[in-house]
Amino acid sequence: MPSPHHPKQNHLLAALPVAEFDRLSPHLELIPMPLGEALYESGGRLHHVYFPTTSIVSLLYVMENGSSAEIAVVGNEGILGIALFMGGETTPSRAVVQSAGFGYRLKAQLLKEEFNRAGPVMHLLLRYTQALITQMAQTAVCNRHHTVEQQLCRWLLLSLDRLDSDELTMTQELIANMLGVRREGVTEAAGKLQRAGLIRYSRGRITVLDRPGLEREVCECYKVVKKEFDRLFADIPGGDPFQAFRSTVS
Amino acid sequence: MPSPHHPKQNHLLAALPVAEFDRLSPHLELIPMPLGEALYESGGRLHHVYFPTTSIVSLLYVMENGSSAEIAVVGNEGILGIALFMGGETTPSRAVVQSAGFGYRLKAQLLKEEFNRAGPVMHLLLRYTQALITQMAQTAVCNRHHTVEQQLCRWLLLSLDRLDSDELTMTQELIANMLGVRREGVTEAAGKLQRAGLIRYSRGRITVLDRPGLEREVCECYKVVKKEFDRLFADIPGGDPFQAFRSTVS
DNA sequence: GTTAATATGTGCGATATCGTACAGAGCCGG
DNA sequence: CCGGCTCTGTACGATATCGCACATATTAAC
Repeated sequence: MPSPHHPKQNHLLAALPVAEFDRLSPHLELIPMPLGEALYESGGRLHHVYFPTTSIVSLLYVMENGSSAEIAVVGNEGILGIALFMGGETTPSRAVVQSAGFGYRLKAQLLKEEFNRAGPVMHLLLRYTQALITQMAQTAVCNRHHTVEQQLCRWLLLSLDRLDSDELTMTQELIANMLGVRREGVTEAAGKLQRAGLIRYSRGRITVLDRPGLEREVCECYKVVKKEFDRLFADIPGGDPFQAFRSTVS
Repeated sequence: MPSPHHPKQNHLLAALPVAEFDRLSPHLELIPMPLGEALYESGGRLHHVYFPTTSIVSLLYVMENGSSAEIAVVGNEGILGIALFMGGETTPSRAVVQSAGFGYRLKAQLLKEEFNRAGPVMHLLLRYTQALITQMAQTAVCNRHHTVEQQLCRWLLLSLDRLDSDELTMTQELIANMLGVRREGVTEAAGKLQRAGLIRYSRGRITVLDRPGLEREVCECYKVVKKEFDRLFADIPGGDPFQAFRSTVS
C-alpha cells in the first residue's frame, strides 16, 4: 500500500513532464505544515520553495501598525517562493499556513538550476506566476469595491478549491486577519451565510452545505480568478491540474 | 542635434547590455500615446509590448458594473505586456494611457524571441515583473486600510516618479476612476492637500509644491513599493535606472 | 461676449465598517 | 462538576465613504 502522501498531489508537480519530475523528485522533502507557521517572513531570504499538497498558505502583507491583508492564497495548485526565480531572492510578503496539512519542499538552489534550463519547468512556473498575478490584482479590486460578505464568499471558495474537502478549520478571528477586517465583521457575514443555509460552523470548523448557493452569492472576483487559472492551465502537458477546480462553475 | 526622443529614456531599455540593445533597437517604433488610449483591452491579444518614455499607463481592472480600480502604474521604468512572456498571451486587465506622451513599441514576436534566449533580457524582465507584483500587492493593502487622502498621495508620488516633472495633467474625475473612488472624494482630499500647501491644481493641472511634505503625508505603501524597485534594480548592469527615483526619500 | 462644456466645490442623508465593550456558548483540564 | 479559556454573538456611537443634487468656477466655442 502506497504512502498517503505523494508529490503529484500538488498540481504543478503533477503537470511536469516525466524527465523533469524524475530529476526533481529525489530531492522533494515531505514536511508537515502546521497552522500558523510562517514559511517566509517579510524580507527574509528564501532557502526553499514549497509545494503544498494538503495545506493552504496565505500570502500576507503586514503593515507597520500590525494590521494585515491577504494578497493571495496558495494551495495544491501552486508553489510558494516565486521571488526566487523571478530574481528577487526575497519578497516583502509573509507566507503563513492557513490550513494545516502537508507539502513538499525543495532546496532553493535546485529549483533555480532547474528554472535556468529554460525548459518546461520554467514555462510552467511562469505561467503559474501569471495566474497568481491575476489573483492578486483581483484581490485589490475586491478590497476596493465589495462587501465583507462577498469577500468572505470569495475567500471560502478559493480556499475550498485548494483542498479536496467541503470543510475548513479556521476561526473567524483568523479569517478576519486574512481579509483585513474586524472579527465582528466576519461573525456578521458568516451568520448571514449560515442563516441562509449556505454554510454551518462552530468554533473554528466551517462546513459548506450549499456550494452552488455560495457561488451565486460571490462577487465576480472569484470567477475571474478561477477562469484565468483554468485558461492558463487547460493545455498543460501531462493533464489538467485544475480539473476539479473547473467542475463546479461554468 | 539629436531627436528629443530616445529609447533609453525608458529605464528598462537603458539597462540592457549593448548587444541586446543593438539587437532590439532597430525594431523599436516610436509612437505617441494620447490620453485615454487603451493599449490593451481586457482579454485581448497582445500584438506589441510598450516601453513608455514620457507617458504613464495605468493597469485597470474593470468590473461588470463598470466601476474600476487601478492595479499598477507603469511609466518610463517599465514595460507593458508582461503576460506575453509570462505565457498568458492575454491578460484580464486593461492598459490605459493616464498621462499623454510617447513610448516605443516592439512586435510581440520579437520580444518573445529575445526572451527565449534566456539571457539578460529575460532576467531583467522577470525582475521588473517581480517589482510590479509588489506594486500590485501593496495596492491591495492600500485599498483595504488607507484613506482616500493617503491613497491620493501615494498615487501622486508614484506618478511623479515616472515622469521627469513636478506637474501632472489629470482631472480629479480621472484620478477617481483610477483609485476606484468617487470624484467628490478626490475633490475633498485634493482640497486638503492644497490648503496644506503641498499641491496646487486647477482644471486638470496638478503641480506639486512641496514634495517632502507629500512624502510625510503618504502611507507606507508608497515607500514599500519604491524600496522594492530600488532593491531589485540597484545592481543592474549598465546603470541604475532608478537613480532619480531614489533621490528624494531614504 | 454670450453660450456651452467641463471641472471643481459643497451639502446631506444613507450605509458600511470601525472600535470598543461585554455577554453567552462550547470545550478542556483538574 | 467547575473554573478557565477560546470562540462567537450583540450592541452602540463614531467615522469614512457613498450616492445624489446642485452651485460655482474656469475654459473653450461660436
